[in-house]
Amino acid sequence: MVKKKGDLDYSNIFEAVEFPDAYKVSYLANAIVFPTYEDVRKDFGLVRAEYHLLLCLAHYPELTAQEVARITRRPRNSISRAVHRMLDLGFLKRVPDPSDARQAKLQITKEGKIMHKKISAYLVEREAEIFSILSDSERENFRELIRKLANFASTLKR
Amino acid sequence: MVKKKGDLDYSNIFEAVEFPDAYKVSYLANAIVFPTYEDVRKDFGLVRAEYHLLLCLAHYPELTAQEVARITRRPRNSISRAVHRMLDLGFLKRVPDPSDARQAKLQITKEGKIMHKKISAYLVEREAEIFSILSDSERENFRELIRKLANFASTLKR
DNA sequence: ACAATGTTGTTCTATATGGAACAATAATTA
DNA sequence: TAATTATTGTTCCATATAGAACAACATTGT
Repeated sequence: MVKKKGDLDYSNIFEAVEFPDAYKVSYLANAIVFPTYEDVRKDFGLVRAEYHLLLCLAHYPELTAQEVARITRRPRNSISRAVHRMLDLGFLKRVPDPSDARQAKLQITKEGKIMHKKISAYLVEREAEIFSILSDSERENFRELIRKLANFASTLKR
Repeated sequence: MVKKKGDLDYSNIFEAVEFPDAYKVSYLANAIVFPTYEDVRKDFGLVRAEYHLLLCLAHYPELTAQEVARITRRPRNSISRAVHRMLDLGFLKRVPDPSDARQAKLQITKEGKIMHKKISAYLVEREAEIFSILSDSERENFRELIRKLANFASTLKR
């Protein structure tokens, strides 16, 4: 039996690696989340930080740039750049904070909401595709576990 | 009761977002995996693709650059760059494939193995820290579910 | 009140990264 | 065999990204 190309089982490493769970979380993110950012960039013209702004401000009535940075764990300067672009694009508006002249409150505009809806629909579909291999009970199970992990991760220092 | 800074519950978005499971996988990866790449870069001087080469070749006796690209889902050119650096650093060796002059088989060196051990130990510790919030049975549970998801993801076209 | 320290948002700069095009080789098809 | 197509590894180039330093303002402590 001759070894042909393609015979290599690329998923062997999933079990061989020294930190199999963390590796698979990483792999899943690399396989799914990152390409999604790419798609959002190609299809909607928004880079990661820009999309993150949209996402955050679609769910909070107003946030400072700093708060968005904390929520998404992106560096402040990435968010700062993204804010300017989103203002130019008309997806966000910014109002100075009278109680603190350093910061400004950001809000999503109507156009921003429309864009957010479009991107969300796309990502909801993507999510459904990914989790389609799990049964309903497995999915419920996974939901609970990933919730615990994400909540724990959110408490870790940055 | 006055609203103070820090009152904002940043984890609200975990449930508010339209694709809560995918978002949390993404968040977990951003909170844990990405900083890990950063640490590996700072502490060991290897960028992501370089570390991925080490990881793959610590678990397969020999691989082509293309195979590493497929296993890790990184672009070929990133791997190509990384290969040269790893050869220079003495962590890899490369032998031409007599049966196909286009490609070359990569192998890890003794020095590479030592470096891999150091990085692995670090990541094993990191993994333990992250998953410490789960009970043994929860962890076993999660392991099974993430395995299914990762295996499924590995079958998706790139 | 004043100094020291912290915070916010910004610009500058360096670098990691991915897409596209390319040459060399292999595989496939006529 | 000849011609077309695919694959591998590479270089070039454009861009996303993060760190560092900075100015403006706020907070804290003496």
